Amino acid sequence: MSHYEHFAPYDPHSIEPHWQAAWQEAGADAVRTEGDKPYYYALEMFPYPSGDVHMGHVRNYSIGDVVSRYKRMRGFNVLHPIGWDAFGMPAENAAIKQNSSPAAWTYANIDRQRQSLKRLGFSYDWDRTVITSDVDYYRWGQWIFLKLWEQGLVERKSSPVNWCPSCATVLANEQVLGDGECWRCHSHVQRKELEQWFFKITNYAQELLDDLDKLSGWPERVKQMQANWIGRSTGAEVDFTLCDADGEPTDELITVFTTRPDTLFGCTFFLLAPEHPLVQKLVAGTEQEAEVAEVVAAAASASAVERSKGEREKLGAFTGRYVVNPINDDKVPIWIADYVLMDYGTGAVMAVPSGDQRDFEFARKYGLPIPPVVIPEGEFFFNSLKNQPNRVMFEVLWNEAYDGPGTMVQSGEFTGMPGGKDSEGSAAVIAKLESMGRGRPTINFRLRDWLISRQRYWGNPIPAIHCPNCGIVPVPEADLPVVLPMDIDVTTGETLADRPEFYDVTCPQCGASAHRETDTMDTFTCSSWYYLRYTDPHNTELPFDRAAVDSWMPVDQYIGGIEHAILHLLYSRFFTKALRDVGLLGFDEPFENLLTQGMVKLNGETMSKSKGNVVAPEDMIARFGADALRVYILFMAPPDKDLDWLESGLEGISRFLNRLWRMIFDLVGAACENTFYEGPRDEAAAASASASAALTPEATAAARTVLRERHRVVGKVTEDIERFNFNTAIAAIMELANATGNYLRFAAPPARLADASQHAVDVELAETFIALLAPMAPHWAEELWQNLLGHSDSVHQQDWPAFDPALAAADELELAVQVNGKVRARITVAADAAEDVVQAAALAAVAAYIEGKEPKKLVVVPGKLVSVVV
RNA sequence: GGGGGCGUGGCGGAAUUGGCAUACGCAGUGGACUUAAAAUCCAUCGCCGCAAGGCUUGUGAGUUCGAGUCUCACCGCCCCUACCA
Repeated sequence: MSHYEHFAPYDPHSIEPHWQAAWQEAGADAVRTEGDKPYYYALEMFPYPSGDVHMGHVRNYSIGDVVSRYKRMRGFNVLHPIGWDAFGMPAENAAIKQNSSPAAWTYANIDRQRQSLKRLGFSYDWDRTVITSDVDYYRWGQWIFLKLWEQGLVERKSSPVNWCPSCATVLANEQVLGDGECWRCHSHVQRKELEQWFFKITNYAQELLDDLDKLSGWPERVKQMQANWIGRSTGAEVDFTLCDADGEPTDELITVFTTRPDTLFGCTFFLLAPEHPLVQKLVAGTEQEAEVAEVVAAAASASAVERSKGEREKLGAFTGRYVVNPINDDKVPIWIADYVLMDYGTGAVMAVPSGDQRDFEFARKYGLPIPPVVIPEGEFFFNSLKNQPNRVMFEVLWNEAYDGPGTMVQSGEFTGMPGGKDSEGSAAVIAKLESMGRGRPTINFRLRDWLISRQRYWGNPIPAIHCPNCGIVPVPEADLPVVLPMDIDVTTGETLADRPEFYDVTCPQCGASAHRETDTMDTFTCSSWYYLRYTDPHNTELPFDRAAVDSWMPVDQYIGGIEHAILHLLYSRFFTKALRDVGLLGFDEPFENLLTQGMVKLNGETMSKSKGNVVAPEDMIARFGADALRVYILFMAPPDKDLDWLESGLEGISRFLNRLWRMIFDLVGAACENTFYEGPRDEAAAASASASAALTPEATAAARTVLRERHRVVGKVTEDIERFNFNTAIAAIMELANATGNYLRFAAPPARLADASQHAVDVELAETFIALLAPMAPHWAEELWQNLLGHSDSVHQQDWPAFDPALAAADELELAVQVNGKVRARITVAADAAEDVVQAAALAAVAAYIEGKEPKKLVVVPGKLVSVVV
């Protein structure tokens, strides 16, 4: 039964809290696993509790909520969980600032964010909440660490790493921005040689690259970014022989990586990175020592900071020593150069100035020879070299290196072969080197192992023990969890390394007194598997049950920001593959479909506290209600595009919900203050009007139109939601509202409501609006569904409205008639009119433009237009 | 330097496979209702033009009966990435 005796205005502030409480009471959003409904896993990237919920969250979670509610109405059992990525630096910084503790700050923020998310009416199964700083969660992170260790995927090694002086911790490569800045605090990152913990993600480099092809539901852009980051290059390792101080070959080899073995004959010098360990040995006590040291020092100080500043002049120095080129026994000088990177390839490079722009510039600067070895087709000037196996020309006449495909010249037995990347010539040179035992084909990746240790307190402790006898030993599984002490006082700079009661332990293998690892794990390790825990969040025996995880995973739709294109998404793909190999799960990729939503900006700028241009969701809810906010943020732009906040747009949506609310009251006859028709304004008058009054012809026509529109719009909205075009889905609902407004103006209530068959259509229209908007404006829809229409069950458990394309089809169509490409007339024909009828009608309509000329061509596009050419 | 994307009214944006460009909304303008305002409703709303008509999807060409959409060149903007050998 309807709760509404009379019209009541739309009041989001009373209905939203009401339904939120009612849904919670009824457990409406708990995941259901019963029945034979197919499973659907809708997931949004979980928030970091760094403050209040912001508009970016509202957008992310509104999209996810529409997807989940829609899929539920389409007959799926939907898993739609939420949690918090709770460990990390900002909590420590905030605690220091507020003289509090990271835990207190974090959990207070989580409470506030949880309230905000509830006020927005998102349909999360709150019982499955995962908070990464809860020991029930992070203990399984430690357990997984041990499993990866057993699998040979954990390594402690010394290497040059990124050190952020401001955060006082090391960072993974992925967490250093392009300009050498820390991803969190934007300080300049320093390079340091340190012993650290790594996950061997490089073991999966090839699979991570190959499987991108399986991800047809991912944006091309994200896949491209990952492919670039993994950075696979095919080429060869080539062994050069080091000469002693007198220039005589020794037994020592220096290996380089090259993608262009075909240019090996053009190698006229050899380069080492300034940090290369050999450099000091080569120059110690020589006359070159001072100059080399100068370049090394310059490179070290410039490294991270200056690298970003455009084209930097290359800097180098001769070491005084030589190597022998294995392909032609040339003796070439060893230089150091600041553009050679220690952590790519081998830190040593064969320089081919005619084929590499950097080498070219270096050679020009230091007067080194630049013999051409691969020349482009049609270069007349070099034709004389085409059959020249020996070197006759030392200087190219280009102003830059040529690195494209071409013909090999001055290259001994290979002269005349096609050269270039992965060319026949390259293969031939590699084969020759291989037969001499001086080279081999190789694949090189840019991807580095993932540095996961952090010298910070607020993180998941690494479960390892340093024993003076046994070396590094894992904490036994039975001793887990290694509990993070909650009473560390970060305001005094205290860390785990200051707590003997934390690190003084006995070795689990030999019983000697030993030292527990005090580093914690990168927070990205926590976010690399939280989506797996959601499938079985209360498991106390395992991180998740294999059957549970396999039944829900992979995630059907993942939604989050593009900023995680590499970091989080690559790490999660790695975790999935590694855990598959541990035997914990049975799939290769975690996220089947990915939607990267755009940012919410204000006047073209990102909203941020420091800029003071933040529009707070809570304020908008207070003024317009959560439903209006949700619909607005879906309406203003397609989800993957950036969106510029405009308050007048939100007012517009608020008006639309109001207008549709009133219209639905009109449709079901509950309105007393109707604004859509000029009929009697009270029920007594309506009742006294003739019950047998018939609908006018205009009203009948309008009724037919609106019913047709109803079927068209349901089809359109369904298709648009499937494609995440929420903005056009809402526009289509608005079109139906406009058509309904028209209809209501013609069809005044006494006649309309007295007509039982028409009244049924009116109710169907009302139900259609409510169902179509239910995923986006859930409270608005529920109030109308239950309290106006009098249903006793939830709108969110209804089936998605059906539509019949046949009923959407008009019986008459208007076609445009073009003459020579210009629209000159419009004709109305029956929808099923034969083509010759249409042609005749079209020619008659544009007779004036043809003026007796014979039409050369006549194209009829069914349902669209007729094109006449004269 | 490399990779990806984009360019449509005053604004956000639409146009599914090459088929009536500017849907839907915002802002604006005029009107009704009101003592008045708000709210609501009606009308109008790409540009030039009194009009007839002409022009219009960054610019220029091309393919086509037909191009916002496809091809080529150019201009402009955004994002990612970067001495990766």
